[in-house]
Amino acid sequence: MSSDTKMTISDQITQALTEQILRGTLAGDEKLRQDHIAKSFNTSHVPVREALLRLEARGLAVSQPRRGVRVAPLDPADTQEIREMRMALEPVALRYSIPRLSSAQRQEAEDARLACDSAEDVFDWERENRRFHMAILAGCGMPRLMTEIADLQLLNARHLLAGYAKHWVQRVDRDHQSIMLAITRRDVDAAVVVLQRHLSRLS
Amino acid sequence: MSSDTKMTISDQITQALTEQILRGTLAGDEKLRQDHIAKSFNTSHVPVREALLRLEARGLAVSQPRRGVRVAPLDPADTQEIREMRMALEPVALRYSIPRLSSAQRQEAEDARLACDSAEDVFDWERENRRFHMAILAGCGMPRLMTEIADLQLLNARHLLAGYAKHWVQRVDRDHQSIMLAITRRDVDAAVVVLQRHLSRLS
DNA sequence: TTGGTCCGGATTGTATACAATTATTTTGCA
DNA sequence: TGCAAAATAATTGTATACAATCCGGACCAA
Repeated sequence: MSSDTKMTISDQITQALTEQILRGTLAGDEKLRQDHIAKSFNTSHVPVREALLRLEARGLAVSQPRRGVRVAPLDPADTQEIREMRMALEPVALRYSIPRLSSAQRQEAEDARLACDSAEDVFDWERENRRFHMAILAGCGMPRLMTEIADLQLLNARHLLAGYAKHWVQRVDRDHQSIMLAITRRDVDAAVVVLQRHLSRLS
Repeated sequence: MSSDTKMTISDQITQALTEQILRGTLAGDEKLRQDHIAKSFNTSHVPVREALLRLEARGLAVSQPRRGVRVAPLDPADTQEIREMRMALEPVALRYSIPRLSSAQRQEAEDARLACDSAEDVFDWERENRRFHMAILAGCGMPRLMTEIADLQLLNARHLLAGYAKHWVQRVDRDHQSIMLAITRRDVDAAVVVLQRHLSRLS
């Protein structure tokens, strides 16, 4: 899987910390001390520093020089900013993606959609939801755009899980249905309209 | 200025390497070997690693685990991607920014515009051009959006300098004029239209 | 020549040691 | 007690040492 060979220690730490921040195990503004984390992973603090740098680059942590790194604060004002950026970028990716989606990629999106609708808990749901939203864009052929969108979706997921985790219920997402329908019809404009509306109603 | 105290060594290295990549001193695909760079800065390779991580996060370098880091290739296809992202994001920032710009911020934008028009060489011009484009967005109050746009402008600058450096000539930028005029009138729609057109014609 | 394998140097990634800075506690004194 | 300043501890940032991996050429066989 992912915690495997060919992956550097600092990558593993990055993944683990990302997961913990998403789930709220590490709370907003919490201090991330290098050798504490290092001890918990049985490593030195050097790879931890690199993991923290990557978290910072993705917006999950903030650092002040020589004064340490903390988990990024969970500011509700950020929610709007993230939504605005997703609403600006994802339609662009979708327009490029739809005409270029392979049937395998469409199938991947449909799989993700079904997995999302039948998720058992909010964490499964969140992961599959992200998988769906990335899958429909996968044809766009713009790697930088894709990684930026992935970062934004991570940030958004954190806010979602922090707010909605308690009263989440399994349900079928009508917007996802409509988007898939528009994609199979190659109806780019319709897909973009639904996606816009979908994103505008995010938490 | 910037090469000063309170700045960590790896920050200085990041800045220096960024500058070199922008100017083409470090060419696309060039290998960035840690201890070579370390020796040239009289440091160890540890802060160099961190600088390289940051370059990677900004899209100026690419790394393969255990196989080193290289300057990001200067692929003309990237130009379109960067332009699409700027055209998606900067109008959003501009809409939020214009109603909130302080007079000091408007003045900063006007200063940058004049400095841009009277630049003596392409490097001055590029720096002031970036300063102008950031200044008109400075009121938006969305820090993550601003840093992302700044990154995109850096990437764009690299392509610009690689292509246009030779036959650059000093000139007054009419689009910049129009944008400033629209800003002083608080005419958001007009400013956005001009900015869109301006960005669509980039390199 | 072509292809493969083994070896040595170069390079990346991690551990440990140390220096520099910041945070915290203790101490001195009114 | 209250408060400032020094002393101590904790933490970050950098240097050096070492381990793991990769790259390139020598050598050999077909």
